[in-house]
Amino acid sequence: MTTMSESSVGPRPRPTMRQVAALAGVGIKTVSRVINGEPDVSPATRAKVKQAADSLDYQPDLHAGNLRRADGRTKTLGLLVGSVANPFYGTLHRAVEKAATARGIAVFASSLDDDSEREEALVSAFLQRRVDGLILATVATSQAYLAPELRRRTPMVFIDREPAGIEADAVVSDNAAGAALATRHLLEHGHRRIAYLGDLDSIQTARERRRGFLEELGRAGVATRDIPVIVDLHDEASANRAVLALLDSPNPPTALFTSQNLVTIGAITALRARALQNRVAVVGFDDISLADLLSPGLSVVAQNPQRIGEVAAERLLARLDGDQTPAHPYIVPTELIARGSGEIGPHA
Amino acid sequence: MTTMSESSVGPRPRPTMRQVAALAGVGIKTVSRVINGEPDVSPATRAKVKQAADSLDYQPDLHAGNLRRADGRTKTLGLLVGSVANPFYGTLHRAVEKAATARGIAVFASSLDDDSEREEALVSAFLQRRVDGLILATVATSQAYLAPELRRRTPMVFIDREPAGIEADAVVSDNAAGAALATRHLLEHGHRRIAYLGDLDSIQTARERRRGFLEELGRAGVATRDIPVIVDLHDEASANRAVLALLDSPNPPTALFTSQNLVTIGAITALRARALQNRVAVVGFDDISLADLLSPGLSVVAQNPQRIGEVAAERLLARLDGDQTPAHPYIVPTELIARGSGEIGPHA
DNA sequence: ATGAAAGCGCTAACAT
DNA sequence: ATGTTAGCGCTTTCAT
Repeated sequence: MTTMSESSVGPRPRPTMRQVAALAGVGIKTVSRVINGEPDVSPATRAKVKQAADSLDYQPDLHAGNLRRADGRTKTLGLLVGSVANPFYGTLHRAVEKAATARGIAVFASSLDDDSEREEALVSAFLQRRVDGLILATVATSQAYLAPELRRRTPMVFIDREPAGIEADAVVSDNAAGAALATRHLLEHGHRRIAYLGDLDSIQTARERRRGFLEELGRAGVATRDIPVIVDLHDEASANRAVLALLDSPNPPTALFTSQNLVTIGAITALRARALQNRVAVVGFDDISLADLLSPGLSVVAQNPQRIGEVAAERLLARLDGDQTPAHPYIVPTELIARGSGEIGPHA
Repeated sequence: MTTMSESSVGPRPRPTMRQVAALAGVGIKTVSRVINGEPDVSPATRAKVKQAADSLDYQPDLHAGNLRRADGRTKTLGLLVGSVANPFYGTLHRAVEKAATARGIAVFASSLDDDSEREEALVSAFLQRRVDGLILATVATSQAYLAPELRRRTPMVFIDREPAGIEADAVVSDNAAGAALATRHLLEHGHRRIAYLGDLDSIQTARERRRGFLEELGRAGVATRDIPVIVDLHDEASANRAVLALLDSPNPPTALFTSQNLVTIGAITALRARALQNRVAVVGFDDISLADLLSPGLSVVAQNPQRIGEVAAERLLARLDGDQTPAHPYIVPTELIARGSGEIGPHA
């Protein structure tokens, strides 16, 4: 079946250390020493082995080595995020990758897409590949299923949302403080009738943001009695409808605080549909690219996904290096960026 | 050293198949059969083994199994992109991940950041982890270093840019046709003096886009003699400067074709600085989120990163399934999206 | 400075 | 239907 030309140029099987040893005329352990940069090999032998390895295009099998290696490290890390297509997580991923690559660690990334059913399956897929640690933006109501793994001292850092049913490091934005920041900003510009437009109330961070909003109003002595608080908006369309209804109501708000990107965009399109984008103030939670090119520019409370990734990676690597300090949450501050939409005064 | 409480609640080592077998009171091969869903195990034995595995929180070691497994598949794939923080690659990554996950394949993702020095190192890191295949947006001038790996029949699909010095599948946007599309659009709206603003001429796709632009002008019989063609713009600032210079020149263009996102944004800010955003037409290459919320809306030739990812994954999986057809490039079409900026007529 | 032998956790091949 | 043995590619241990 195999033609002659195929057999001569055909696929050579991947060489093993044993074959490199045979070609170099040394024992297999000597090859191992050279590949791993261990001492006690004469320069001449080292050169001979290196040349043999190169000529065979030898690539050591990291996993085979790990089977017997003392530390058992795969130099691999699992990252579980909402979606790798979401720019927030993309930036975070990049930061994690940077820290990992610097230590020769490769990163598996998987998307959860709000599907809590997939969470356990994806974690299990990582674990079967013996990742050295996990960085997780979880979505399931409880992470108790990870308790056995935690007892095995597998480092785990939760991002974006704190874990439930388990004690582990977490790196999160200060959602309540960020929402309060946005609210105070609008209050300072004279607004009293500020509408809150929030994501699904089942999401912990969404609840935190709402809490921050309401508490700040409370601190300012604003009665939250007739403040419109609308939640469970999860996409642009529903946000758009909700804002249109508000604007068309008898006593419309003079300012909006939108607690999430898609909601913010839906709100902006609604304002434009009523030609009110320069009359009603908006502050959004979470930054959006090109926000400064809009008219008016979009004021936001920006999260810092890069910093979240950096801190999460730093924590994970520290745990890998033996850090035994008690697990606790790390809070990454948010920042108000004024670009115009949040600085519009109240119009009766 | 170890206290009593530590030794009782302390970290138990990860259980092996042998320990599951011992606990279940069966041979190790029977556990292997149950874990891998092989037949010829009685329901009673199967249940016994499953319970033992569960009670120990057993996770099979995929890599240990692969060492001996016939197909040697790690169910792992390497994805090398410009940057995982770039939304274009994020979308592409998501599409690849979707196809991979459906087959139980996990995805390693790494960023190149235009650093051709890292390319070989990152590929090597993937190879040492024995990925089943590679999807690569390469940046090095030649991919000849991959020839030995190709001979080993490691499936490889190049994306975004075609490989040099090697024959392998590639999935790319039709850069020249897309640029021609943009150019024709501007011509049809009456423009003759259209400026071209391009990325680094060292980038193959940038050259392709310029070629498409010039060829379309040629087809339309427009003398390219005094058409401003500016290249080697790689960021917003340089693009901004270049466009300002054009606008301030004696005979400014009535339309701009910007060949890349950052260049497009730099051009827009330049137009706004001269209050010309409603007088000078712009078509950008590559879509930008929120482009429709700008004033005027930004017209673009959109690439289809999701489709590129889908096709690349489909090709890779087909190769893994034994597809031996000759390697060739797959072209993913671009699409013109009119949003306003590209439909502005020429103003003397 | 070098290598032989054992074994990591698993699957393949072959018993029974 | 189940178990036993060998061996995957490597590191460890221990000789030399």
